[in-house]
Amino acid sequence: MERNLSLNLHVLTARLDRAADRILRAEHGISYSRFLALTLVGELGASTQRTLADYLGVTEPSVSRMTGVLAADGLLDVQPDPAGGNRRRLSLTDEGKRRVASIRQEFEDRLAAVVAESGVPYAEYAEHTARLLTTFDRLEREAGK
Amino acid sequence: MERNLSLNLHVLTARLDRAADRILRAEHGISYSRFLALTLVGELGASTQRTLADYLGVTEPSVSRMTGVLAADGLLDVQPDPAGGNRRRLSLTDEGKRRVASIRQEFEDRLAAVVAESGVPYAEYAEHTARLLTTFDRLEREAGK
DNA sequence: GGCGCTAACTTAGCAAGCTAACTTAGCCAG
DNA sequence: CTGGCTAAGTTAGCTTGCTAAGTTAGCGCC
Repeated sequence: MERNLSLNLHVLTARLDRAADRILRAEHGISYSRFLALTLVGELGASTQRTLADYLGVTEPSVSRMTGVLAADGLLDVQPDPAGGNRRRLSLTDEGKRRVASIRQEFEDRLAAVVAESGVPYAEYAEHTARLLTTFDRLEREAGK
Repeated sequence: MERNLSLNLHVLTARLDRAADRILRAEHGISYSRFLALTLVGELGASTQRTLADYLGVTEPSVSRMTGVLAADGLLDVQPDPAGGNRRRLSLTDEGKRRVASIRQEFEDRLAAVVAESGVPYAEYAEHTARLLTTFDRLEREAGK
């Protein structure tokens, strides 16, 4: 097996995630996973654990544990949904908002710098990646998952 | 935050890995991680744990544990390197070879089908991904990490 | 020939993903 | 109005990443 696409994607992403995690822990005292969760709640409006799991691409138990930790750390507010159902309403605490705001732009700039350095056209690569994700989601849904 | 590149890469890869893992477990009784390790030993000639860790993009302790499990399962042969040093010589057992051979082509075909379905040009995307990986590796090495 | 150096590997413990199975809440059909 | 269904969330236990720290083997220099 030469180093094919699936392996390269796997390794590239693993390294990006690990680097992101190292930087965030060292400079901001938070893991990459938790940062992503807070960001999605704050800026994409992930308002229930189910929705957040979909946005992150992980399962409900994973989110369940993480929201517990984030709530205990005082970054996330988790409340029963007043509209009823068994849902939780997620929102950032003031401390959570402060954290996310202080990190986001600087962090994204660092990734863009790597892409620029590589000579890969950012917009095109981003669009291809987005398209693969959309297609893969659709195929999985059609397959009944 | 819109769904930017780093998040899309993270989620796309997580889903590909999970799908690969599900398929391999259900149809072949092996995890994706272990399949990758066996494949790299068998076909790229990863002959020590250090080399295998580099190919996989993970750390030595992770490989150390995995080679132990694979050896216990009778798929991998782990021996002290007769050439001396503290190295281990890795090689597939007959059972390990049989396993890898029966899986590889069918599995790669499935991924190629997803890419084709999405309309993303495979060769170009693969090349961009490879280039990003190379650049990122270089930047990390230069940074002293 | 022993001291320190480096490289490869192991051990221990933590983080965060997963699946399986369970609980809780609302909804609807008889 | 109850018994079953579905959706959301939780709990338990496994896998496989990680870092930090320790071990083992050869190598070089005095």
